[in-house]
Amino acid sequence: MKSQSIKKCPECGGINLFFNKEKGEVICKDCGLVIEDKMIDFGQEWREFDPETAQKKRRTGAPSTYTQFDRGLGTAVGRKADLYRLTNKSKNKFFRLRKWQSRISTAIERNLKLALSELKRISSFLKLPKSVEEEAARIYTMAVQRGLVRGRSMESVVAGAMYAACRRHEVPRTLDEVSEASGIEKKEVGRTYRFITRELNINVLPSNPIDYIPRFASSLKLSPQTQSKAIEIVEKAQREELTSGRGPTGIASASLYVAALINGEKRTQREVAEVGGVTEVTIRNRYKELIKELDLVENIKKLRKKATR
DNA sequence: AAGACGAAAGTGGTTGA
DNA sequence: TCAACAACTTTCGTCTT
Repeated sequence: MKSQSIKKCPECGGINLFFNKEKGEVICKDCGLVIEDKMIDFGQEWREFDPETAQKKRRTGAPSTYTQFDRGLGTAVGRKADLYRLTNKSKNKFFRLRKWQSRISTAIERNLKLALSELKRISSFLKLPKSVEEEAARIYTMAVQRGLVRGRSMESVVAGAMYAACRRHEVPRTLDEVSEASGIEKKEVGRTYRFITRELNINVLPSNPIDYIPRFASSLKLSPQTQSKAIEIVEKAQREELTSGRGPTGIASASLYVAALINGEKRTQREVAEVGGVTEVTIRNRYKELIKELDLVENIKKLRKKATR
């Protein structure tokens, strides 16, 4: 379960901070800013209470990470300087090992290096937290090991992994956004995403409209009150089973539209549709269902009249 | 003039035979 | 593998503010 602190995001003033204990990050769900990302890099990963545990836990080196192609734990078969101690037999063995090492390197590792730099580019373009980037790297590495890249471009698999990682970490970016960041067509991203999640048996929860709300709300410059109103509406809609089978972005957008209306912070359907990555028509359809089922009709009408006066 | 609304036809993906 | 289907989009005309 996520725990939220009382602090505000220095970048956008958003209140939706997400604290990831494992990675020691504080992420703003509104703008994606990673506020405290350095805890691992500069600090220890453990706490020392007494000299005994300190002895056990202390080690050297950077934390193991998937965003380095070899998880930051690379080995290389030794250099020639060591050779003079070896017999002829072991010399042969040594050379064989060297040969294989370099073959493996060129095939898989070079690909990984390339892919990971691409992944980093996309991740920073989308302002994603480090933990999501790591996840994407992990997924991509698995995909490579299973030979799932064959017949697909490396870039599209990276994009698919990225999208999957976002979903799993509940910091969803839409297919459109991933598509824009990666330069891969939306269809293609979706296709590889489905493919790799199926092949790797990655269970991805159906994305929750609520996860989109803070981000949409902040790009529409809506107040926190409106934001929580929108969340309230989504929850209500979910209870009425209005949400199943519908695109989560449509629901999120429509709820925001209604919430903004109620709180007198009206945005046009156009604007909301824009940030939600859906069309006005979809907003209208969802919006119609929402006010019908959630007996908000009266409220809305009253508010309309008030607003015009 | 811009926004809201709704009808109709088209698109891409899922499902079930 | 194909057809039916639901959700969503595009486009366009009409009404409202």
